[in-house]
Amino acid sequence: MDHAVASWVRLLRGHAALRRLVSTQLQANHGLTVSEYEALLLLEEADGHRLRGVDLVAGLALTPSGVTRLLDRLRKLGLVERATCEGDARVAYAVLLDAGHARVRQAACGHVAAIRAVFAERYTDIELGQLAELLGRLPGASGSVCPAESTASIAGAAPPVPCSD
Amino acid sequence: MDHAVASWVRLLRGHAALRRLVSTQLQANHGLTVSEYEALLLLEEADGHRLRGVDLVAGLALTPSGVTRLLDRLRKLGLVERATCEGDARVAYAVLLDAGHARVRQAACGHVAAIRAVFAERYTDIELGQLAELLGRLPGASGSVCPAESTASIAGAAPPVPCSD
DNA sequence: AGGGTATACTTGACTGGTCAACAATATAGC
DNA sequence: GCTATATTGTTGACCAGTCAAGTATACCCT
Repeated sequence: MDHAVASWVRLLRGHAALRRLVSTQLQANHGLTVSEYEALLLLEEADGHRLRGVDLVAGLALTPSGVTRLLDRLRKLGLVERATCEGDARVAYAVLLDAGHARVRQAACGHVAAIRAVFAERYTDIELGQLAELLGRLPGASGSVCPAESTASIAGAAPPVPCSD
Repeated sequence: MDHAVASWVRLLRGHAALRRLVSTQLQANHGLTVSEYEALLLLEEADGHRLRGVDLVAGLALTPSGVTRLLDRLRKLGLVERATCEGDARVAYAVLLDAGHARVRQAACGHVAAIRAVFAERYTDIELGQLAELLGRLPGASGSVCPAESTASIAGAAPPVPCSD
């Protein structure tokens, strides 16, 4: 029995099912994708309701171009605007507008309720604590992502077997 | 702190990071996406090395059209072929070809090694058992192909090739 | 047998995201 | 100061997957 592989498979399946569920609810009720919602949430929690693109790259699990496109959409929706950083001309702040603030507040309520419902019917409080703790140890699951280190570990793991490649 | 929401967020992040790692390794070494690999694996384990599209829809976490497109790709790669079902003219079997058999055997090796590496450096065996069990309760996480215990068969599948890891 | 519904799969239009290449700015070392 | 390198972000080409709609077959009911 291989619990690592089992965990991986279930993580894949569980993620897909859960995300589809939440995504449908979020899209239907508030016209937001999961990533858009999470971006707004990060912005709301951020100091001055603004973040650099690079912070969103770390906070969401996206690539820089993904974030650029995400912000394009949010800007087109009128939920966010750009601002320059006087200290560093490279950065383009994303600033939460009032409309974005309102939208995320609306969405958060149903979103959190939906998630709680899914989890509450499957786990006890104690199990939820365990689950959160365990998932928090996954790469990138807590704090900022460190792709360099992780890829290195994978790259090192790939060829330990004479797999003809 | 809300453990349900925390779990959800970490599931999102962890899934994204992990999938990217595994996907990179699989793509670089064997030219397969995660879904393609998993489809081949399901086919290899299936009776007669063939499955209906609908079984793949259940076994992978995809929509029917996603599976159609996935099989298009695998067919173009020469790893799989179509077959009709004499009992039911609606179904289009996907049949694993020898090339597909070979490919998935090669890939399984490095794939499993990569996953074990990621998990082994973060969890004890006991924790892995817990994690697998908890994740198994997520919606769709235990979704299976024909037999009820097929997740276990994927998870516990001995690497199809003697894999020295 | 015939009509209605459910199942299995495909197709076209689209979307959210990736990657590679790039431009611009910042930082460090000589 | 001045070049080399790193950081921040954008763009074009592309890709895997979704959704809505459609085709074809199977099943059920009277």
